[in-house]
Amino acid sequence: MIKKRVSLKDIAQKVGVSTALVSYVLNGKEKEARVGEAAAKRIKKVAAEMNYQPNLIARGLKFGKTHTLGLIVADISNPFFAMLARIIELEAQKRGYTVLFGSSDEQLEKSQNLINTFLNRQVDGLIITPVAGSQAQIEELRNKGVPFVLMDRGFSEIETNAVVTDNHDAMYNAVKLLIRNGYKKPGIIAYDTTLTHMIDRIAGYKDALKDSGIKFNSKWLAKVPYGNYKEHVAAALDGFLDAKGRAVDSLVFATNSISVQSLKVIHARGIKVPQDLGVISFDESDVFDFFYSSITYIKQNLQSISENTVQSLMQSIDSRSKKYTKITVPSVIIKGESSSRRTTRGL
Amino acid sequence: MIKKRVSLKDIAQKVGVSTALVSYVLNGKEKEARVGEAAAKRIKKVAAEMNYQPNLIARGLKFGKTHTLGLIVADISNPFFAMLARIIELEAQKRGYTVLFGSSDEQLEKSQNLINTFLNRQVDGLIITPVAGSQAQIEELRNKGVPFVLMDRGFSEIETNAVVTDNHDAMYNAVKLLIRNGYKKPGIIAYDTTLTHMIDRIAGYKDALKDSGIKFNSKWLAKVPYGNYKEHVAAALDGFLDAKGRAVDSLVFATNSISVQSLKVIHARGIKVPQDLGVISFDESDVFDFFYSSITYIKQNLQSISENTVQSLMQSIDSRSKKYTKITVPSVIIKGESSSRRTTRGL
DNA sequence: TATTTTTGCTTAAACGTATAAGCTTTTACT
DNA sequence: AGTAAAAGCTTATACGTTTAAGCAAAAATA
Repeated sequence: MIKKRVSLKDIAQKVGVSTALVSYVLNGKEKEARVGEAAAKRIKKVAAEMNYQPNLIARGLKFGKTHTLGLIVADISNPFFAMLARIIELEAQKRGYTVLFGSSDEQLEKSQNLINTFLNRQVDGLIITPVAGSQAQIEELRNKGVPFVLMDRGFSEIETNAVVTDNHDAMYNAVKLLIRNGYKKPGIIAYDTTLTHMIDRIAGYKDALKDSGIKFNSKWLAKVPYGNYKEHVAAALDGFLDAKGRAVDSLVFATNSISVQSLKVIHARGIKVPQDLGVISFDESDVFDFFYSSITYIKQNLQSISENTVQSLMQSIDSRSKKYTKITVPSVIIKGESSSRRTTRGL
Repeated sequence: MIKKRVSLKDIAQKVGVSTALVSYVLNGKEKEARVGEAAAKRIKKVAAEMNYQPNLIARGLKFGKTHTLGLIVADISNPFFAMLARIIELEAQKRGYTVLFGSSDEQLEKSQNLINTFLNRQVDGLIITPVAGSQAQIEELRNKGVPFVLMDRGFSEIETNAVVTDNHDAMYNAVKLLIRNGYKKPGIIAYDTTLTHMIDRIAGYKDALKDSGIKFNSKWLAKVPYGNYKEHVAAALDGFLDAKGRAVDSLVFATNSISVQSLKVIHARGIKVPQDLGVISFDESDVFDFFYSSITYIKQNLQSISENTVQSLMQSIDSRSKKYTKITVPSVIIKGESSSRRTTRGL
């Protein structure tokens, strides 16, 4: 037996007034609506007794505003997105919003399905980590005037709200660090995608080489597909590190998942870090603590990314303006031993 | 400029019929409602042209059913819960449901807030990993007749729907394995909580000792608080492994987070596994691949837990019955070298 | 006392949807 | 031809909420 939730009507009947009066009182509009003191008191008392809770669905219908956000990440089981999701939920809650979520799995169709579902559920706005090739989906949102913010990655072709790490800068500094520490042939393993975060990271890598007077060698760049990336990362490493004359003397990894997988392979192959191979990772991981050499990594500011994303979305929702803002969040490099031939252990 | 979504009314006006007719047609009730062929055709055509999408909020209000679930986990940024969340979302989606989520952070107040918020948003049901001491919250749900399922943990005092791993069995087998492999003094590190999953795991541990004729020594059991557990885990390990005569010769860890943290400490302290200390973990982790000894661990069936949870909730929603079902999901032990003094490397 | 103002409430309409019930007009049957 | 049945639509109502507009009675003003 489901107990019926108490509605304004129930309270109105019990008190013997109209639902309008109850609504005025419970919304604190007693003054504007000139509600009598006695009635107001009785209504409040009865509402409390019956433990009245407003039906937000009905309110949502009335106002065309649900105070709900849709969050579409690539994969919620990826710790990076899970952390973002956690903070976003918190920030949303602070502002009276609740979060619907879904994983696109980097698949166009799933992404579109989630967008449609969320829109049909009348979310007030969307936070999206767009999948490769989803420009049309995003552009449609723009045309419809749906408030949304891209997070973690964006498209260079479309002007949108977006909050991303300063990826070029992050990678530029990482590679510069390697070079400063004496490495001559830094390589990079990245995902094979047109999404801006990858493009920017690769560009940062290349610019760091150029500014250091090192000529980029296409053999230093490995692009692996997102699907079964684990095998491809292993293969890429084998390519870099084959017996006769190593192609690279150091590596930066363009994402968290690539970092962890690469370290696994390096660990299994028994490659000496940083002597035989310098290494810099993207994002933190528990596994770093088990690597015999402390890992240098690029630390994204997840808190700032999430906060700015929610903030930007709120502005978009409130203002309904056509102005788009791109926010770039700085990252820092946490220095370990993995990026320095002259090991600083004991310093 | 937000473009107004097209409603039944818009279609009705364009076609020149009543909204009722449009509704009948678009819901495939042309036969029952005896709608003329010509009109039906025009309505469908216009609906497609205008790209009509039903407003699920309005439907929700009409039917008192939103096809939305609330998912409350302890912490979405914990990989264990993130994995569950991922599968639950998928299973929910298969059934036409969308998921609202939130992290309780093991805090009573947050848990209650999330429950309230979700109920006010008229979710059709809740999936909850209950926090310690939340019996009253859960019981209130029961009294209200809200469909819900507890996941991962439950309460022995309250009869509810619940889907949990067979925790007693899992831990029993793990400890038995240690003993079979020659360990005489198996210890355990667990969280200090009254939640059933911990109680059951500890009971499984004790029963395995008893059935093996080993007398339980209270020094073998360390209960650490959930807050700043990392320090407490380190302290517990120091207690177990102090210089003069080790208190235990092997350890089982009662959760994923305790496992990872313990392995970090063991790794940092340079303790030999499995020679000086046998080890069995709960749940998988990326970090296992970096440990010099392959880790034996209890592998919960996350897929089955999630599927059963959603399934059970659906039944609860559909039947509205007072019957509660408890589902226990078996786990398996993945054997590595960490639990065996006689290392089986090369076998 | 007659009029205006204020007070305290109710009615009605709306959001978008679904559906029972009702109302014409056409078709079928005797 | 006259009635019954079937076809094809519309109207009305509801879900729970909000809020403008309206109405009657009391209080204030002239």
